[in-house]
Amino acid sequence: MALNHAIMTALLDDRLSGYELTKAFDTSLGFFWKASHQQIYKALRDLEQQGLLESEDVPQAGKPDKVIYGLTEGGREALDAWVLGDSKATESKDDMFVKFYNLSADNAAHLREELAQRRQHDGERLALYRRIRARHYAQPESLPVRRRGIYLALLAGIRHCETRLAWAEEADALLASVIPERQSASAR
Amino acid sequence: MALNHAIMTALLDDRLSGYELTKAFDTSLGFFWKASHQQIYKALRDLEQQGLLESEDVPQAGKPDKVIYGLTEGGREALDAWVLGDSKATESKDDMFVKFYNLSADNAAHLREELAQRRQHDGERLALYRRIRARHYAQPESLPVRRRGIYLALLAGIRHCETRLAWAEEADALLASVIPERQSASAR
DNA sequence: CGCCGCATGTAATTAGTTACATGATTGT
DNA sequence: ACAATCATGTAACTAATTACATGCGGCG
Repeated sequence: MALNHAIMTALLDDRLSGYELTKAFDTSLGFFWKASHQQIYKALRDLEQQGLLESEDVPQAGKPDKVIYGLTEGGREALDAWVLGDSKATESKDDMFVKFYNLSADNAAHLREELAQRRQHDGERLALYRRIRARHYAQPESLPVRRRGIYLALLAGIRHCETRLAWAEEADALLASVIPERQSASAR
Repeated sequence: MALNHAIMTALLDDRLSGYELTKAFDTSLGFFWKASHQQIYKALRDLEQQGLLESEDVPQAGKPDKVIYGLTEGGREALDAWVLGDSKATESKDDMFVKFYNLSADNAAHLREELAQRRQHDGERLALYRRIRARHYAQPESLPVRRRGIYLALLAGIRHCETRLAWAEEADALLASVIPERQSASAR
């Protein structure tokens, strides 16, 4: 299960609570691995029980107390070993593309709307990643080794968004040409 | 569950057996949705029970008999309705990128190998999709509407592979620069 | 004779989603 | 008063993976 390893990866240089991890999985790491808070809290308990993580209660004033987790020596070793193992290439699943296989005059307008949502989403992601890049990864050559790996992942995310956005323009044009001519603009 | 709808989509113009569907999910449709034969056979039984598919036993000589499935009227309607609904954007999961977050001099050579495997895989995919495109989607403007949707999906697959391959070159160069200088080539 | 392709499944387990729950504090 | 953010969970369910099973025909 890679979720466990994604969590350990997020804990490489910070000690974080489940809540903080959940937010991390919504942003940076989240492009490559999604997880709900329910999954994360459970994984944290499992990992602690296996001795790969250790926890510490942090009482807080004005906020609920939290439990922060950090890697143990065993955790670091397990993570290192995992990286050296083989990984199967989890192919992606995307129902929007399946929907495209069903294109017709009746659903073209709807697909165009879904596509517009995706464009918006990808555009926001791209802007975010470009900001992160400008701030923290401007000169990749002068980064410490591990940060260079993160830079490469970030770069993959950027390229991916760019490609999707470019494709979406082509797709939009083709969809527009399929929508019946009545009042093709603003079809609910 | 989109698997059910992916299966129905594959049955839009052909009546197929579970085995044939499994192969289809390994090639064309498979870029957007992966499924094992166990999943597919189960889904087929479920869909038939719901009245969305109908089956027919086909005895064969020299081969085991098979059961082919086709869409019912209800199945077509259900599929049409599904396309018009909203779909959440199933974010992708890829442990190779998680591994990149763990880059070090110790694992750079290994990651480079994994990357090479991916490159090979993506290269084969790309060649396959380009062949399909050249054979069946050379002039997208003159295709019937539904085929244009499939063309767009295919195009997304092509662009995606191209992007990954281009990224992989950059990544490979950076990884190479991280591998310790002893005998950096062909480190097992 | 043993392996590969065809064809279809069962069973057990793991992973992930959805719905619901609690309770404090800060902002409108 | 009401919603939002912080913080952590349980329970029920659906989806996916992994392991195992069966049997025929053709190929080397």
